[in-house]
Amino acid sequence: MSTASARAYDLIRSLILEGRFAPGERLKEEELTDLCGVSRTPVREGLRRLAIEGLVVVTPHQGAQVAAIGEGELAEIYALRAMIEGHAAGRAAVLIGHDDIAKLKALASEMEAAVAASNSDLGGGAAELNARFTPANSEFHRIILDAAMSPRLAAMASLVVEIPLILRTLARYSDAELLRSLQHHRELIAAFEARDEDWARS
Amino acid sequence: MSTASARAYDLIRSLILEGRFAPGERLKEEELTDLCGVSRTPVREGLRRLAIEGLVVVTPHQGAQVAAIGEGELAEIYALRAMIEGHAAGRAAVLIGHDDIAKLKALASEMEAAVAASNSDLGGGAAELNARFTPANSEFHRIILDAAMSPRLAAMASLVVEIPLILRTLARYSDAELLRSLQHHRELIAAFEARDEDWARS
DNA sequence: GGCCTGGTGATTGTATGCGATCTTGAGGCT
DNA sequence: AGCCTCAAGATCGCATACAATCACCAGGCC
Repeated sequence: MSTASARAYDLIRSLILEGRFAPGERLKEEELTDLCGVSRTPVREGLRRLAIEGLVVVTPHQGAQVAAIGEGELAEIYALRAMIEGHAAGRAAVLIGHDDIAKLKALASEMEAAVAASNSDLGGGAAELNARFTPANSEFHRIILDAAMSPRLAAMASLVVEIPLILRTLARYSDAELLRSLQHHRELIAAFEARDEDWARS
Repeated sequence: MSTASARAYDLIRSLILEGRFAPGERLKEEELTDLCGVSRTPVREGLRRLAIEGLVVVTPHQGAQVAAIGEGELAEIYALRAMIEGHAAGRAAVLIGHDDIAKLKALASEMEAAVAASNSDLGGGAAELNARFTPANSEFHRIILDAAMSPRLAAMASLVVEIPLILRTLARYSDAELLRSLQHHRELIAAFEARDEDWARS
């Protein structure tokens, strides 16, 4: 069994990402104690970790609250994310293996299929799109990050990929952006096969 | 008085950066308890925080040890640092105030004076150089990072600026690199005054 | 009436005790 | 001799108890 700290961390984190806590809502340690089934000590550890990752903010003697972020910050975070993923792609281009490239191809196809299905079947397409597209997209990025073989880069990535998920704005992609995203994926794979670092970075 | 956690964190951190613990050395909680004069709980919190920042690594049921990093990792970290500081400079170019620019100028002059003094007075120049140059250099970068007004960027920066300090290789700058560094500082200030984001990013 | 002050309840921060897990060394077996 | 097994010691993880701090509110004073 893994440690109680890890479980508390995972649970609180997923609760936040699921939107079970409103941004800015105060998180009382005792309350989380009940939810997690562990004592306050591991809850506190998980909370501190989440604080460093930016999902919550803790103020001394005042406890933790879910991070609330504004428009400007969000734009800033997306810029950071682009920077990091570009760097990761550059490193991955020279390090990634053929098997991972194959996985990326499969995921790209999966995402394209998800978009196609969503477009043809207009009824309730958005939910289905998220259900199929989002996991594949996450896996796609995760493979690239792993291939970059840089734990610190991965740590930095986790600082910025999860924050936008607090705001429930993920479903707000326009069709045009979505198609461009798919195209980017394919281009990235091509860059990987060519082992072209600079190309991938874009 | 600030919290005991913060004091434990600060103390352990500075002890590591001073080189009082060898890389890879195991840090026993009880031992740190004596050093810090606080209980194990705040020591543990500080240790976990340092772990996330990458200064120590903790393995479950095995405690913490000072991070030991290899050649390849170091190169990777410098690449990340360049990426982050470039981004910070770009943001700072549009946000920095005149007073901060003035401070940067003063610091640049200070660093140039330190290098000049070190070159003219060859006896024991290296130690003196570090004593004068390094603080000014750190302050220089800190001002830029603050001016970027991006707490997450600052968090990411702390992930990579402190690690190289564990290895005591800071004094290994060649004269040529040093001069180029000074030139970079001046150029950066010029870019700030011109509010040229792309220029600063380089 | 508005503002300041003191008290009270709630919540966080810290210390300590206990159980769980890992490391280390000796001893026996192959 | 080399390897495995296992027990003792040490250390970490977690739970709980206590202390410190803060927010809120009632009451009095200006």
